[in-house]
This record gives sequence, C-alpha cells and structure tokens, in this order.
Amino acid sequence: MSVLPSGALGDLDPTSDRAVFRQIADQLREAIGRGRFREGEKLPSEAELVEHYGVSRMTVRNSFSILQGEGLVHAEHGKGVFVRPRPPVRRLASDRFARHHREQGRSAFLVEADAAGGRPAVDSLVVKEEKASPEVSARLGAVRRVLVRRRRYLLDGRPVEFAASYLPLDIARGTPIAEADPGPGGIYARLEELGHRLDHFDEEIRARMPSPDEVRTLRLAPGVPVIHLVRTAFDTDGRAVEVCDTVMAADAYVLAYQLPAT
Amino acid sequence: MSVLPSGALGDLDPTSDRAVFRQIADQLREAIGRGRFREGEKLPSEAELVEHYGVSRMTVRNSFSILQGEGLVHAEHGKGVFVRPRPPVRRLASDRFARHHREQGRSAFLVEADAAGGRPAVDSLVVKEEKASPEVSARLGAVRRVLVRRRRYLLDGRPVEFAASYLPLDIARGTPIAEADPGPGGIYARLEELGHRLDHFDEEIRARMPSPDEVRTLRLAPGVPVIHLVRTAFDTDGRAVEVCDTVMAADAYVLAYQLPAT
DNA sequence: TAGTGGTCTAGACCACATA
DNA sequence: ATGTGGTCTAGACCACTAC
Repeated sequence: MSVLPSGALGDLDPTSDRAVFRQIADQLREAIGRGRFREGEKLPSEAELVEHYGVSRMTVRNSFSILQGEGLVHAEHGKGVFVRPRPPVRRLASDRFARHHREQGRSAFLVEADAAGGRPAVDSLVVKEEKASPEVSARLGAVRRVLVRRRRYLLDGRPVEFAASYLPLDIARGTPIAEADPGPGGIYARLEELGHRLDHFDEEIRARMPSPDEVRTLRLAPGVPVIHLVRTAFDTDGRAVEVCDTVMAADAYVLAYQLPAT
Repeated sequence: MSVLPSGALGDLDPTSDRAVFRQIADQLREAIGRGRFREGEKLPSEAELVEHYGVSRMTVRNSFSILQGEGLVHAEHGKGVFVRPRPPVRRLASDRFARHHREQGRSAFLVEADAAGGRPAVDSLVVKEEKASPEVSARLGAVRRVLVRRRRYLLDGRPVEFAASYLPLDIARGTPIAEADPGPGGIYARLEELGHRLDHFDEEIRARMPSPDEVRTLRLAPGVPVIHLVRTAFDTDGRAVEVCDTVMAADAYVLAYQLPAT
C-alpha cells in the first residue's frame, strides 16, 4: 500500500535502461508540470518516496538533487522539499537610461523598481579608487586607475543584483560622483553636468552559473543562473566614460531591448 | 603518503563546520582557479581523492557533483573528471538584423557565424501551420492560427540554438516564407518584399536552467544555463509580423545591444 | 518527541575506455 | 585486464522544525 495520494506518482519500469533515480525525477517533474504539485507545495518526503518506490534513501535524494539542479524544487531542512515558487520578475526596459528619467532626478534602479511595484533598497555601497582590471582598462581606453562604485540592490528585502561602476579618475575625482550619494539622477546625471553629454550605451550580456561568492551575495537558490551584464557609457565625443559590471539573479529579471531594422 | 602531486590539494579542517564534501569541492575549485588544473585537464580520480582525504567514495562524488552543477567540470565515463573548457563564444551584435545584411542575401545566422569564424549549419527544419499559443497570439495581435518555422542551428557540428518563428497566416501562407528554403536574406527579406517594411524588433531576454528536452536538443553539459530570447518584429504600420522564440546554449553566446541615451 | 532533510560510511555490481 | 565513473544499498548519526 502506498502512503501517497493515489495517482500522484506511477511505478518504476524495471526493464528500462533509464536509471531508477532518473525515472523518479522524471515522474516528479511530470507531476509538477501537470500541476499535481503546485508552487510552494510540499513534495512527498524522502521516507514516503523510499516506501512508495521501494528504493534506498540515497536513490530518492539523487532524484531530488536533479530537480534541484534544474531549479524546480528546493529543500528546507527539517520541513521538506517544495516546488520553487517563481519570484516576481523585474523588466528592464530599453529606455531605462533615457534622459527624461534622469532629468526627473530618478536613478535607473528606482525607475525599474516602480514599474515592478516593489520596495527598492541599496546597500553595501563602497566608493574608492583602485587599479583598473585589464578588461575595464580596455573598455575605458587604457586608463591605469579608476574610481569604483560598488553596491547591491534589493527588492522587497531580497538581493537581486550587485554592480560595480568604473570611471576614469580624470573625470570623476573630486566630483559628486566620488561621494557616497551622487545626488538626484545618479552618476549619469552628474556626468552630463560635468560636460560629458551621453550619447549611447553598449551592453554585453552573458548567462552562467554563479560562483560561490555570487550565491552568497545574491542569496541564490540552487539551480538559479546569473545574468552578467557589462555596460559601457559613451559621451558625444565617442569617449567611454563609464563601465558598469552587473551580476543579476536570473530568476528576477527580464531584459528588454529594441533593435532597429535599418 | 599521498598519491597526488605535492601541493595540489590541502588537508581537511576537522574543526570546521563546513561539510567535508564542501571543503573538498572548495579545494578543487580553488586549485582550478589558480591554474593548478587547466582547461581540459583531468582532475585526480575518485579513488585518488578517497585515499588522499581518507573519506568514502560517495563523499568525493558529492564534491564533484557540486563542481559539475557550477559548470566547472564534467565527467567522462571510463575516462575521468575534467576541467570544462570554455567553448568559443558567438557574439550577437545589435545590428545583426540590419537591412544591409539582408540586402546582401545573408541570413542573420550566417552573418554571425562568419564573425565567429565557425562552420554554420541548420537542421531539423519543420514548416507547418498550427494553433497559436496564448503567448504568441498575444504578441501577434489575437491571431488563431500561425505558420511555424522550427529549426536548429549548429556551429562546427555543435548545436548552439534552436528557434521557432511564428507568422500570421494572412501574411505568410502561400508565400516563399512557407517554403523550406525561403530564399536569400531569409524570411525578413521576404516580408519586406511582401510589403511589410520592417521598422524595429523587440527582444526579451531571460536566463534559466534548461528543461530535459533542451538538454537533449542542445546537447548541454550539466551546469550550463540557457538564454531564452523572444523577438517580435514590427513593420512600419506598427503591426507585429513575426514572433521568434529562441533557446540558446548560454556558454556559446554573448549578446550585444546598443541603448540610446536620449 | 517525531518527522524532516544533511552528511557520511563501506561496501556492491555495472558500463565504458584504454591498452 | 585494469582503471575509470555510474548506480544502488542499508545502514548511521546529526541538525533543524514543528508540535
């Protein structure tokens, strides 16, 4: 007699070449997909699945670890294994750096947070001068030292991205950009006041699994990749005036862009 | 006596709260980061690590599974566990749909492949009519049925992305777009010939872990996320004339965009 | 206290790769 | 034939959660 709700999960196929733990993962995945287990709902416990399938506990745990790697479920010690709810997603629109936002004294993050309806926050702000990495130096045009602004962004208390801005010293040193609070409209507004009228931004996007550091900083669940975005800001003279390196929790973002057809 | 090259890996800290298998993973990760094990190089075998650390085999395997989930290493049955080499990356430039490319009779994929220096190929092409999904219908403006073109792209024999294009039947039916080979410049060139002069494209980008289907289709290694891109093409009348849903192996791509500052 | 997942052991047999 | 990773068992003890 199974202890599980009838019909939730099937039997194993002993004639199949597919490993037992994969068959179990397949059945759980399929049950989740069918809505048999909903978001946030608890899956059967390891002990229940051991009994239901007649396998050892490690085999069941192996199945769970597959689903965890896929980002489908997450385990809570002492409570159970749950279907991972999808967090609300922030949409980054391609006009998020438009001048009319800056002129209203609003930073890009606040503009986006409003659109998402969440409560935004910034923490672990660090501003200092340091040696430029080869990547940053290449993008900024062979500068040796840069002003760095590091910060982490949170939405409703959840860390969603952290970023580092790099600016050439001859532009930023001794200006409000080097202050903890650069003032309304953020550093892009200050750059324009300093005579660097912005022309366009280049953005490069990659996706990959996070490093252990990134898992900590963003409190990432297993199976959640990061989006790595590197933006370079150019002024109307064609000079690169800032590089911003951003790592985002991929389950919290949709990036939107508009491409010309011409 | 350790069987490992001296200095490659340290000892465990029995006083640490950190689980043994995590400590082992940390040491291997750090050794890889330091270049002690290089791309493509074989790590010590499970048996060697069992001996070196004095732990059971499952503990060592647990460590490997962490690194595999991070996309750092991959196992080859009967051979060993290797540091994952980074594949060559294709850069998708923001002008990849520019008209001057189409007018040279070149499809976007070929333009990009040239830039990456790889040998491009397309397979599993399917063209048919089907019911529009709610998502596609919402983007195309409440159409019921659509023409679908599905295909997979390969570079040097490796699958790197697969895509499905959806077009309203009143636009595409009975035209070269419904043929297996739509001709030089691809379907965007045909759309323009049919009087739908293209104005711009909207692209939405997400990153996530792949489904088992996607792992199969793209032959993805463990620990490799996918980039999910949905592009909508608009003509100069403001009508959405095509939706293209693309899933890309994240380790094979960098996406580049240009944002206006105004 | 009972139930849950987290870690770890010490085996076993198998399939694949290399020589 | 040997060494490699792949799968699986049947336990053990621990830490966390809920009652």
